[in-house]
Amino acid sequence: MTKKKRVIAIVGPTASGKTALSLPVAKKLGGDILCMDSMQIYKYMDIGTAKPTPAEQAAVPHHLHSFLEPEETFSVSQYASLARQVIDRVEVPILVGGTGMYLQSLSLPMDYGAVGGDEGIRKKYHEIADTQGAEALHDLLKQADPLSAARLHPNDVRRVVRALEVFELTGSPLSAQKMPGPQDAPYDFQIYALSWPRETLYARIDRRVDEMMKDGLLEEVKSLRARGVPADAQSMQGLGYKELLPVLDGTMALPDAVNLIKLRTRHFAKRQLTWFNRDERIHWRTLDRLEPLIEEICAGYENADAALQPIG
RNA sequence: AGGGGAAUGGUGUAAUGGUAACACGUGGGUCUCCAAAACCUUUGUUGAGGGUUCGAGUCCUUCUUCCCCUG
Repeated sequence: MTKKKRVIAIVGPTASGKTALSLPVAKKLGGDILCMDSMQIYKYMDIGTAKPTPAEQAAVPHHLHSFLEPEETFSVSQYASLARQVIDRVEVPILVGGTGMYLQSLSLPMDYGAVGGDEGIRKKYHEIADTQGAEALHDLLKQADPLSAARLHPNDVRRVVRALEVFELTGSPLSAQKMPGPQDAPYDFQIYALSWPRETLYARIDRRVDEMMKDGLLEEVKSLRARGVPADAQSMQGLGYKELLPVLDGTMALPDAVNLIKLRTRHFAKRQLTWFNRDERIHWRTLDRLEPLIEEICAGYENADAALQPIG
């Protein structure tokens, strides 16, 4: 019986200051920072994803940033297996990012990889939805997996397709898979989220988008397109990227695109908050007093040297 | 100054004199392999006064504000 490994996670909505908090914590503990962000994993996407700067990444060991080509697709299960490898190999893992589902894939042992994806099957069902309507697709699911059908709204085509895909691939319904709880987590999680009044957060978002534009986000998007990254690539769905492509094409005015980025980023932040709000393990903190917060997060590790020794 | 036009939720629009609607936004929520994705849901409106009418966003009238044209 070995004690579960301790893992620190610093989460929160976009532009809440996760990076700024994670660096001093990692330095103090001699820890390693793991990217938990579905867009920072891509190469050449630095400005729009608000990646830690090269200097920041040099100051503390960073993992899982910028390892994917922008043309590549990626999935939650791939993330979970890569991240686990790093967590297991590193002394003090510190997960930093705002992708709630990535956190879930690590903190609940959801076996996402158990049933793989099949592009052909997905395409087939999407076509049914397109030609016969979402209701017709949902009716198919009612036959195959009534429990999942009851849980999913007919318009939620994406999840209806996945449920049908799982059924077709395995012959048993998605709803038959057992849902693990937090107690099944493979690690001992210590999760902190950064909290701001809504108005302040939105103002921070607006300011950050303006800064990204000043820092050359449009150039970044331009060079990605010049590399031949297609507009429908997963990476190009990132905020700030999909909105600027029409500007390069001349079909949208730049100020309109910038406003759209701000709007969608606010929507995104709201969804992130909904996700994290229901996770009862999370400790919500403000960034008002940075030092005490760093102390709190590091408490229990004693110091970097102690962290190198087996705990407990 | 004269002439013309327009005023409807936070914004943009709709409504043969007959229950004021739609989109976006705002707020809340969902999440079993695309998650910076996808999806669900809530909220709130006829510029002010008078008149006609069984009944007015709609017709008449006064005022206010805005836009266009002429000077």
